[in-house]
Order: sequence, then C-alpha cells, then structure tokens
Amino acid sequence: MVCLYFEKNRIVNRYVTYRRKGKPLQTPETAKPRETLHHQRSRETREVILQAAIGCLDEYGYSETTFAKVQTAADVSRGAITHHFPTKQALVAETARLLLENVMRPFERRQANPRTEAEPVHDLIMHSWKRMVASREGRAFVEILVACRTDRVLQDMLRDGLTEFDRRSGASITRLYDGHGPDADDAALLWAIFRSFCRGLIIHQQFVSSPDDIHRLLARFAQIMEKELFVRDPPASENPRT
Amino acid sequence: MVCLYFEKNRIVNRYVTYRRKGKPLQTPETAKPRETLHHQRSRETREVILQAAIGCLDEYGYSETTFAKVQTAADVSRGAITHHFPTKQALVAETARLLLENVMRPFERRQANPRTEAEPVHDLIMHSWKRMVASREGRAFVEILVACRTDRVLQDMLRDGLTEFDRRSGASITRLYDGHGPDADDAALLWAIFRSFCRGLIIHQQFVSSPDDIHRLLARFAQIMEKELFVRDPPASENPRT
DNA sequence: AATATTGCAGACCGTATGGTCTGTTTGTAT
DNA sequence: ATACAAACAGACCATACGGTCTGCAATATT
Repeated sequence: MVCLYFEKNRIVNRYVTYRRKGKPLQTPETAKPRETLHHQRSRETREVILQAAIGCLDEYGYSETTFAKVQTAADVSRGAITHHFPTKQALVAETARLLLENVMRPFERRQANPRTEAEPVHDLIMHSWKRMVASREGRAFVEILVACRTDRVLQDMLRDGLTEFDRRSGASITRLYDGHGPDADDAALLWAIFRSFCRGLIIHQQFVSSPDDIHRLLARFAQIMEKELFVRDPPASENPRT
Repeated sequence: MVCLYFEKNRIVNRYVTYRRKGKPLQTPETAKPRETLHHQRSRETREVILQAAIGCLDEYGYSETTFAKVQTAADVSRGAITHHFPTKQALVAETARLLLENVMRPFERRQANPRTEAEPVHDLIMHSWKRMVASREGRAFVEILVACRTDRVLQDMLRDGLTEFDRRSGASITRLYDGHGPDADDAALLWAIFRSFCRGLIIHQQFVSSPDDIHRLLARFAQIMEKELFVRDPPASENPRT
C-alpha cells in the first residue's frame, strides 16, 4: 500500500550561498583588444576541466569518468562543467581533440622549420612511445578510442577529426622518412602499424611481470622497423638553399 | 510539501506465477553416471549466458554490458544470471576464461598431434587475425582487457589466467616457429608483438574508410613478419619415428 | 513416499549518474 | 548609472544499474 503526495514541479529553489571560486580576476596589464576577461576566464576553466578529464580517463576509464569525478579533480562546480560541455560525449570529444592537437604539435613545428634533422628510426620509436603513448595522455586517448567503438554519439563526434589526424600524421612521417615497401606512402603505412602496436601494448602493459618485458617488445619492434623505415636522404626538392 | 506513506520493509511478496523456461528436460538416452540432469541443465544455462555476454561485450562494450542486456540476449531470468555469476566482474571474468580456452584449443590440438604441419607465416597471421581477433570473440576480449586496466577487481580475477595464457601461447608458437632475433624465445616475442598489433588494429578499425585499409596494414605486417619468423625445420627431437 | 538440494524466477532497494533548470555574480556595453 | 549577457553555482530529478532476497518447481537422495 503506497500513498504519495507530491507537489510536483512546484518546489521553489531555497536560499543558497553562491561563491565564485578562484581569484577575483583582476584586469591584467595588457588586456588584449577583443580578448575580454570573460573569454580569458572561460578558456582557463575549460582548460582545467579538460586536464582533469584526461586524468580521470587515465585513472578510471571512460565509463567511470563521471561528471562528479571530473568536478572533484578540476575543483570546479558542476555548473561550470555542464556550461562548457553539455554532455559527457562533448566533454570527451573535446578532450580527444586537445590530445590530438598536442600530439601533432611537434610534427607541425618540425614541418615549419624544415632544416631540423629527422631522428634515427630507433629513437623515433622510443621517443614516440614514451611521449605519446605511455603517458596519461596516451592512456586516456586509448580509452576514448575504445569507447568510440560502441558509443555511436562519440564516434560521430570524432570520426572526422581522427581520420584527419591519421592523414596528417602519415603525411608528416612520409615527409621525413621513406619505407621499403612497394607503395609510395609506405612510411605512412608503417607508422600506422606502429601506432596500432602501441595501443595494443598499452592494453597489454598491465599484465606483464616487469616493465622490462615491455621494453623488450618495443626494442624488438624498433629493430624490425629499422630494416623497413629510413630517414629520407635528400632534404632537397623544396627550399634547396644552404 | 511532501508526504509519503510507505509500508517500508513490510511489502510481502505477492502472488507470482513462476514458469520454468525451456523444455521439461526429459532424461536423455545415455545419462552419464555422475552427470545428473541438474548438472547438465546448469551447464547449458551457463553457456547460454556466457555466449550472450560475448555478444553484449562486442556490441555494447564493457560498461554498457549490463545484467539486463545479458538477460535479454540470453533469454533467461535475472535470477539465472546472478545464480551462476554473483557479480558483473565474475561474469566477465568467466567470459574471458572461455574466450582464452577457445583460442588455445587449436594450438593444444596441434601440440597433441605433433605431425601436423605448421602453416606458412603469412597464412598464420591472416588466419589468426580472422579467427581470433576480427570476430565477436576478439572484440569482446579487447573490451575485457581494456576494462581490466581500470577495474581492479576484474584485473585481480584475470591476471593469473592471462599471464598463463601468454606463456602457453608463446610456448606453442616457439614449438613450431623460430625467430631471427637474438633470444631463444624470439618467436614468442614476435608473437606477442603480433597480438598487441592486432588489438590496436581492432581499435583502429572503426576509423578507416574501407576494409581494404585494414587489409593493407595486415598484409604489410605479415610481409615484415615473414622476414623474422620461420617454420621450424626439424620436427625431430621428440617423437622421431616415421 | 518423504525429504533435501539444486537451479532458477523475479520483486525489491540503495545508490549513482547524466542531464536540466533556476538563480547569482561578475564583467561588458550603452 | 543602467541594462544586458556571459560564466558560473548548485539543487533537483528520472532513470537505470548492481546486488540481495525470498520463493518455488524440478531433481536427487534416503
């Protein structure tokens, strides 16, 4: 026997003490013309939230990355998060975009400065693993990718960005390295193989007894790659001075 | 203004029609001695649930694989599931064990019949990808592995089984193939690299434009492996007759 | 035939989660 | 000075999930 009396939709908000967290946001010495304080603060909060999301994704995985946990990690209010990212997928998609951007930056920088030397293949592999993959960011990214497989909404948000990333990433490698395979874009192919291997390795990592096991796998892979991938000899063609 | 009248903790179970689904379970012609009908039915239900779990993991991913969905997919009652698997982690862990067993079976069979020929490396790679990885089972397994990274309970349930699988899997390969690398167990190392690559490829798969792109990656990888991995020449040593 | 056990059926519950909504404060435009 | 908009702050809610519990029918045992 259940008897409910609800005043549905008539509950009025009670008194609440609102407090704005953080400093009162003094106007900085050089306030850029159209960069208002609103914009600036908004961007800062956004950044804090995204960094917290990366941490949560790494630590808890996609499904356990909740608004509540991000809120705690970022030390912002619930409203701040939902203001910037209306849904969970939007938050994660933006996180992914940030991660991709960070990964691409070094490549683009090298491209802008064409006289920098390409690393030896072995170093390239080892550095890429350490910087891009075996890190908070790399693990968070794998979580996002895996979530995409079964979350249609998230997948639709990210598909274009990711294929674009694949393309640019492959192009950057092809500019500096050359492969032994038949196709002209063999370096890009090898690079895609390397990335897949890395992502699988992240998943595998937790079950090896010692970190050395991972290093052995990686070293062996690098050894193989050294036979297939080469630093492109002639940096000529375009910009041939010096 | 809220007014609740609950008969808390005094709600007595009402009349319920219990219906046992499935056939009335006639005694089969050859009832094994200690294999009672109870055991048989129990195993059947268990199998149905596990298969449904595999399907859900593939289709929805780990976190969206709920008791409710498994229940629907298996067409069993909620009670049946919780009876066999008290927690979600237990269900998934058992699913993982089943998957590992299925993957190992062909290897063990070959081991039991030592005169079967080893496949060429290229075929080994292609077959393994198709059978073990690019399938409902393979995708479900990747979901489980990824979930393990951040789910401590699940991880503890599976760690031993997975390291054991790695060991046996590597040993099986080493028995049939030999690697070019310095170490004696180089074939096992290469095989571990292949598996990580495959898992990464599953994640990558969703973002390629055509299935052909995956095939190119795989073919290139197989081509590389053909230079590193060889069918072991002498099938002698043990069992040297014929 | 009587009793015990196994294998299941499904109601129930506390909790957490994604999302919405209203209110407030701070900065901006007029 | 005043009106307006942006950027939060946090209460609120429907829903669904994992897990527990009681009940019952089919087998098994004695």
